[in-house]
Parts: sequence; structure tokens; C-alpha cells
Amino acid sequence: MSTLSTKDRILNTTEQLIAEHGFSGISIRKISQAAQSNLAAINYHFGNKQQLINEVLERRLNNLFEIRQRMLDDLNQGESQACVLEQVLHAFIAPALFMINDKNQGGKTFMIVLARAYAEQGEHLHQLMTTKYTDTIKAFADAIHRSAPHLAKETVFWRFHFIIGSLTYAMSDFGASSMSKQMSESEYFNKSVEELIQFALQSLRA
Amino acid sequence: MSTLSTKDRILNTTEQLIAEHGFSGISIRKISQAAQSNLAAINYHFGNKQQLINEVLERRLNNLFEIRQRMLDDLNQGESQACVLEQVLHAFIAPALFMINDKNQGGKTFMIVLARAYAEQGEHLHQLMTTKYTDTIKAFADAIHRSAPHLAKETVFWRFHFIIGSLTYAMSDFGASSMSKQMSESEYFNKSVEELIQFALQSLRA
DNA sequence: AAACGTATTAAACGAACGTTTGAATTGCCT
DNA sequence: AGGCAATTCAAACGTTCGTTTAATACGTTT
Repeated sequence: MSTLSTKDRILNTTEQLIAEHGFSGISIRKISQAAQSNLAAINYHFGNKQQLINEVLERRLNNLFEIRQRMLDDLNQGESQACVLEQVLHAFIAPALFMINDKNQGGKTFMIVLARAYAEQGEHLHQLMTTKYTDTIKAFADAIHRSAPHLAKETVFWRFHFIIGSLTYAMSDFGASSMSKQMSESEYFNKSVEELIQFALQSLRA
Repeated sequence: MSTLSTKDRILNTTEQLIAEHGFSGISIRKISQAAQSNLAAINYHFGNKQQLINEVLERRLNNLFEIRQRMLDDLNQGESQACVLEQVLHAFIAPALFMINDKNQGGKTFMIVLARAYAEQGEHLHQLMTTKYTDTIKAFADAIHRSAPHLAKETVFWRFHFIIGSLTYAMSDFGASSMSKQMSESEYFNKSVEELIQFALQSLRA
């Protein structure tokens, strides 16, 4: 922990505090205190509070969409065009949910942050989706359309949209208290991935 | 506007400001100014800020779940047990989305508020769902299970959950900028309802 | 060792926040 | 009209907020 730079300590601490208390529940005073840094260090390293939040979000979103794109590319490499729908959905959904198990990276924390961001930082996220990550999203929509040729392109768009909603909602639930008591945490995550993929798959069938 | 009581003016104004700026973007100072009331009137009528927010949420949630329950009751009255799945989903989804068209009631505003609340007031909402509205939610889950007997009860639970996520996400999108330019607002809402119901229906098919 | 850019620190700024208080005002009842 | 409760109001309370400033410490280069 203390081996990290002040800047990284602030980023990690901010992520964790947002997950715990939401975007509205944080202040640079609480952050600097929890990160054991000085109050002014935040403005020194990030300019202002909003830019700090932006860096927290984009740091891991870049990683997430890179993984998604890479998994999709692997599928497009050597495939039989049809019946890979399940794999396409897996490539989109699994990286998000499995990030959660990535303990040493704080991925779980970020997923909760991301779910919160959909509501509290919607404008910023929407902007990212239509600029920085638009290529990957389009690539997935195309792949789904190719794998489900029985559906109109417009229908694919709508349902992909709804699936993203389900995924977002499922992620945000991991931060809530609705966890089953009969499963371990990772069992629950694995179960969620499977159920969500089957749900999405079914919703796109003929 | 001025025909309304101070209390109602505060409630409506709060709802509108939350929709515009989120829960974190409001203050009782801004509210009282926009509602053309006195600062202390809010604490007089509602006790404190959080209780005001609670009343904003519960006022319309009560209405929404009443409508849902009534529509489900109507279905359970005279039906042929099977194949009403579409109508059950419609009874759950449509009231939420059609509230949006209820201009004179500010229903659209509240839907945006509700979508925001899922992330920012999750604790409060989760508590309401597991207490005040738990009967209606259970009734819908049962109705879905009866209408889709080919699915395991556990599977129905998961997919109903995901459908709620899609609905929530769709609602929050109405507050964002992603609206098509080739449709009128109400056309877009109607289209959303139809697409969402078909999506949910397909996700629960054999 | 001196100089220099980078990083950290304590202190202060003005602004906005939620809440409380006590007096003024209103509307209703006898 | 008088009395009384409900409501509205201006003012102030103490706290917390994001940001800025100017001084200090650090680490590398010359």
C-alpha cells in the first residue's frame, strides 16, 4: 500500500470510497484523509475533483473494453460464422462480471462504482460510449447481428440495449444486500454470469 | 401552480430538480427558491431533507404498485391460466413506462427520478421492495411462474430480476440524450414498451 | 554543494450546506 | 372581534465543501 505513489493511492482510495458511499458521499477531504495524503495533493495531481473522478472511471473502463474487444477479436479469427452467439455474449458480459473476482486489482470495487456511475455520471459515461468505446460497441452489435440473422438489425439493437441494462443492474446488485446466503461470493458471481448469459441468449433466439 | 399548497409545491419542485440534477445536485435552498417558498418551510413540513426525499419517492411508488397490482388482479380474475405471460409482463412493465406519458401528473419526471434512485437511494428502495411492495412483487413472480411452467422457479426469479434491470435501464435512458430523432416522444415511449415486452417475453420462452 | 523542477504541506479563502430559532403573519373557530 | 393554532418568514448557527496560496521538503542534475 505505502509502496504506491501518492497519485495511485488517491485513485484507489477514491474508487473504494465511491463504492462505499456513492459519488455524492465523497469529498476530497475524506479522500485525502483515507489515502493518507494531503488535501492539496488532489488538486495538484488531478486539477480538480471532477477530473479525479474521470480518471477513476476511465482507468478501468479502458481495461474492460480492451478485454472485451480482444475476446471478440479472438472469436472473429477462427469461427464458423453461425451459432457463436453465446460466445459473443460471453465476451461482452463475462469480462465485466469476472472483473469482480480480480481481488488484487480491486475490480469488484470498480464494478460497483461503474453501476453507480450509470445513474450519477450518466452524461460522462454516455459521452465515453459514443466516442472512445463506440467502435467496440458497434463491433459487438454487428457480431450479434451476424450470429442472429433471423432478427432485424433494429431488434438486435434494442435487445442488446436491454441486455446491457440487465448487466448493469446485476452489477449494481452485487453492491447491495441481496446476496444469497447459501452461496459463497464467487459461486454467486459465477452463477450470475451463467444465468445472465442464458437470459441474454434466450432473448435473442428465433 | 400557485393554487397548490406550499407542501405540494415543494414536493413537485423537488421531484423536478432531482430529475434535472440528481440527488446529489439538490439542496433545500435551491428547492425552496424554485418552489417560491421559504427555506425553513421544508423543515417545517417534512422534518428534514431525507424525509422530503422519501415522500417524493413513496408518493408515486405507491401509485405505481397500486396500478400494477390492480392490473394483475384483473388478469387473475378471468383467465385461462396459460399463455397470459405476455399480459403479466405488460401489467408490470407498461404502468412504469406509461406513467411517463402522464404529463399533467409529472409522471415522466418521476420515472427519471426513480431510475436515479436505483443507484443513489438503493438502500431505501431495497427496503421498500422487501417490505411495502413485497407482496406485489411476489404476486408477479408467481404469476410469471404459472404462465411459464416450463421454467424452474429459480430461473424465473433470475430472469424476472434481469427484466427489472432492463426496465430500469430503459427508464433512465429516457432522461438521457439517446432519443431517436425520427420519432416523437410518445412514439418512442410506445416503441420502448413494445420492444421491452417482446424482449422479456422471448427471454422467458421455452 | 548548489541549483532546480517536482512533490508535499499547513493554513486560509469564500461559498454553500442543513438545521434551528423566535417573531410575524395568516386563516379559522367561538 | 378575539383567540388560537397553523403557517410563513428573516436571520443566524456551526459545519463542510472545493480550491488557492505560499512556504517547505525532496530528489535529480549540473
